Amino acid sequence: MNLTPLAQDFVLHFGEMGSRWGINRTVGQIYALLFVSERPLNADEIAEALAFSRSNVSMGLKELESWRLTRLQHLPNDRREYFSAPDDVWAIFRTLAEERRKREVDPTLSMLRGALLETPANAEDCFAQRRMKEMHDLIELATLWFSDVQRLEPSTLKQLMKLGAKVTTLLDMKDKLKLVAAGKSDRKS
Amino acid sequence: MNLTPLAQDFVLHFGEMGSRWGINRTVGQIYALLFVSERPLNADEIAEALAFSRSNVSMGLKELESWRLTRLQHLPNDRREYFSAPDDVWAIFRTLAEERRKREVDPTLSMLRGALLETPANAEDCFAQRRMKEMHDLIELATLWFSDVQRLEPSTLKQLMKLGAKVTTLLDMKDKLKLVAAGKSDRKS
DNA sequence: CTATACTTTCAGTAATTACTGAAAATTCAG
DNA sequence: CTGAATTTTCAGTAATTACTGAAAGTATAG
Repeated sequence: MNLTPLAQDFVLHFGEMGSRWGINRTVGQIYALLFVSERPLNADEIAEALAFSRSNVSMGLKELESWRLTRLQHLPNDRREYFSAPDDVWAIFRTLAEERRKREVDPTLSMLRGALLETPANAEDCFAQRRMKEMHDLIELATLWFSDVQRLEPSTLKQLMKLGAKVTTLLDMKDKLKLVAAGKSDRKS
Repeated sequence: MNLTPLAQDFVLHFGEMGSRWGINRTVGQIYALLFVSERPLNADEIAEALAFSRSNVSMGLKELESWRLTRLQHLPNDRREYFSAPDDVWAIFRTLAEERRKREVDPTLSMLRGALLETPANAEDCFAQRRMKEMHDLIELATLWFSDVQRLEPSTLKQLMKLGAKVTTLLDMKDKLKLVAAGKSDRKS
């Protein structure tokens, strides 16, 4: 298989981006290729398209599998394994975020919690713990929010995001309604 | 300076995390140290605490400066430069996100836009462009949303995040109000 | 079974990235 | 200016990570 310049650019760019995000270049390129490819590809096709060794592709695919970012399927009368990226970009994004949480955020939170339980040895530790608490609370809030929000339908989510900062007007509205309700019950009592 | 076990753990952990996010271990450790340190530190103190060479610390600090993550100050009667991490964890997070956008997201968006303007060479390209469009739209929406939301007061933001998926009830409320309003104008016309 | 098609593993090597010490550059007090 | 204090640069080296080819492993058609 020969990549068109269009696909070439895309694949190379994601190789670069991958390495900036702690994902190796090869893995980034393989995923980019699967992403823009209409039909599933087997390992040999990937190796040829990207000019990697077969074994490198094998390792890359294993890595992608561990991130739950690929689908594996078989074609009739073909013993080779075929790989593809999920269709839904939102789902891809969600999976990526979930995996990163599991691998990086959760361990960080538990490290922080451990540190906060320690008895501070001196004034410096005391300050350090205060800082760690701030970080812990921020990460925890963000994580809870994310796990909450990612359960929404993509369509609802899109709607919300398009709203952007205007959500605050909704918040204000809520507060006003509450006031009105409070006013009513005031009059009642 | 000698790190307490508490600070030690924190610093080492963030060194590790840094390298998983494409930030080098040294830089991660330096920032972690600044983050939990009550007073600003000079480069020699950092080098001693982390057992790095002075030049390594210099490079690390330069890197952090390029991310706009440090504050630089001078103490009276001391020619050395003292570094610290900003107090507000929300601000730190925001700066990090902004820088990453500038460095990685914006270039990706412009690559995608370029690719979408190309005339597809064949059916494969045509499909690839459709996929790129999906990715482009997702990234663009997320970026716009983020730049919109990050301008909110941290307190408002916190309030919103605590709401989590319950924002949808607000959305529903909005829709109902709209319906009522529509009903009213119906009656008018 | 056995032969073949295919995949994975892994030790060795290549490429990249991180780190250091020495030297150059900068800054500033006197 | 001068020289001491401090920071930066950079060529060389160390450490890490990526990649390969050969060999071993696995699955299946016949």
